[in-house]
Amino acid sequence: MYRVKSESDCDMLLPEQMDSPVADDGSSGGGSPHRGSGPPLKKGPWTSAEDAILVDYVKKHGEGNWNAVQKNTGLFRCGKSCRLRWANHLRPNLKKGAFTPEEERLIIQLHAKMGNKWARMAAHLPGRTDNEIKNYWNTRIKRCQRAGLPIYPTSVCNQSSSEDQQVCGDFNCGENMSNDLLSGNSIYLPDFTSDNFVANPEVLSYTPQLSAVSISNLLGQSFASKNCKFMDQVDQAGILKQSGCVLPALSDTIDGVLSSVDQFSNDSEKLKQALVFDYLNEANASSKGIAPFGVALSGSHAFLNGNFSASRPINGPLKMELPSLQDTESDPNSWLKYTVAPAMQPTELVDPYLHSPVATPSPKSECASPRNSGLLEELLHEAQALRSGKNHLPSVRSSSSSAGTPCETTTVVSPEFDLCHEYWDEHQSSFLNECAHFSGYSLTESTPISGASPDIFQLSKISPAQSPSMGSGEQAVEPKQDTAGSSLPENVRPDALISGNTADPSTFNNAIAILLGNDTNAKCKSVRGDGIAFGSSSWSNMPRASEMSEFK
DNA sequence: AATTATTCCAACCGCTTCCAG
DNA sequence: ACTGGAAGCGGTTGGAATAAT
Repeated sequence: MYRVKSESDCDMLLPEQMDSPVADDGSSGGGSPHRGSGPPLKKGPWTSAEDAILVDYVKKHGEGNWNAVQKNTGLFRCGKSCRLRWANHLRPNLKKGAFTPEEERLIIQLHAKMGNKWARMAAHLPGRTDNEIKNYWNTRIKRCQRAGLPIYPTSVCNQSSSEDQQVCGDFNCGENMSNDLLSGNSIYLPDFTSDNFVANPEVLSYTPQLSAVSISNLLGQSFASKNCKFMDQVDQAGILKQSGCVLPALSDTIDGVLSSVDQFSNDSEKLKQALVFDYLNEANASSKGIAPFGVALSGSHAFLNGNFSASRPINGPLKMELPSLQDTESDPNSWLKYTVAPAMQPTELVDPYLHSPVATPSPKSECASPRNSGLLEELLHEAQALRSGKNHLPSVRSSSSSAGTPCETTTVVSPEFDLCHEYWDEHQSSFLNECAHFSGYSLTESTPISGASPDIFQLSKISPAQSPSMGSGEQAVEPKQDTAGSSLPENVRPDALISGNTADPSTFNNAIAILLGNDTNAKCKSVRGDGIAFGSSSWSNMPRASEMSEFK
């Protein structure tokens, strides 16, 4: 069951202890490795007999000097193991069972403060062990990651956000405008993973006193876990984007915009301000009313560029710099696969619904060597290859003007949209209200009205319900055609269509069709096959890119 | 009912830190 | 200042339980 290390740092049994009744219950461990002539220390699950011995010993001698336990009790356990057993299971006042909502909140808050300092966190949670907390957190991360949801609840992030804002207070921080700062002014997804989400306003009003929360710290640390490998982070980012778009959090729209916009240091400042501040203002102003849909930060930069706490080296661009255009240009093989329209205006940089700039890591990454889970990457590359080969489906290009890069396009398909759908099913009515509320936010105003530059941001507002045929974020086709091949009527803004009637699916479909320049719905359907969404269950059924009609 | 996937969590492992000599 | 042992910490593993198919 459990591994038996050949060379343990635990002490080995003393020969005279070999006959101990607790030496081996045959249930586990106790493998063959020997060091010298001594038998191996027992490993694996503790028996009640062992527990009793250990408890008895500690009662008599107190904690500490764990190596002496073995010597004095005949327990075939190394000191480490004894300490761990005592600390995690035997010591008094241990609280068993699931974490209470209060504890969960505290953990989140503490993690925001401390990162993966489990022991320190445990000190704040009486009766809880670091191991418990760690396991809980890892599970949470895993869950959130899978669902493409944020690790930190809105409230926690908002706290830090406001603090960061105080620090910078201006997006015009030039080169010093750290990702943190940007993120700090960014938006946060609500904690959809929390059972309290929506249902429990208390959670939303929960505002931990995070004195030194840096967004990058928050996200970086959380995502630095091995449970969130780098590429997973990238996926996460993309998924987050999509989720944020599909879910009421509109939010990531802005986030995606921000992260992209940030690349345009010169042209985008105004836009950023317009986008962010307007949005934030609105979000903040309405946060009470729409708290669940509060601004969201997917951690674009923070999370990509944050202070990762993981000690282990992470392959790939862990310390991802801003995916600047320069980088992209200089490296046509940039990992930047997220669709960026040609001759792009800042505002049309990215369709946060379809493409996440957030997941634009180091330019050193290579598109040609997918490091993702494989399936998605393979699909994408195949699609890219096909597309570049046929050159018919235009529009999607890397931010660099260099055509034909192998990383031109990216279709981010979330395997987690079933969850989103579920959420949507539950909350669509409220979202629709909010959608209507948001439909005219500053983006619309700041977005150039041009047939060549449709306000793709607005796409993000399209919910599955609003655009049933679109699925929820599975949209893999490029959002629009390039200028030359644009079928968009001049001065027609799909977002106008969308925002004008957020609750009308047909309107959204029309808008999407306009954006895509063709019958998206049909494509979606053909691609989708039997399902509405490319949910996790549907993902495996997805046709290969070569089988997709749009790539033929 | 069988199989597969997912989640949970106890325990291990290696590294770091602390501290006494 | 250096060294070595003990303790602590965070990351990781893998089996059991549970859920989903």
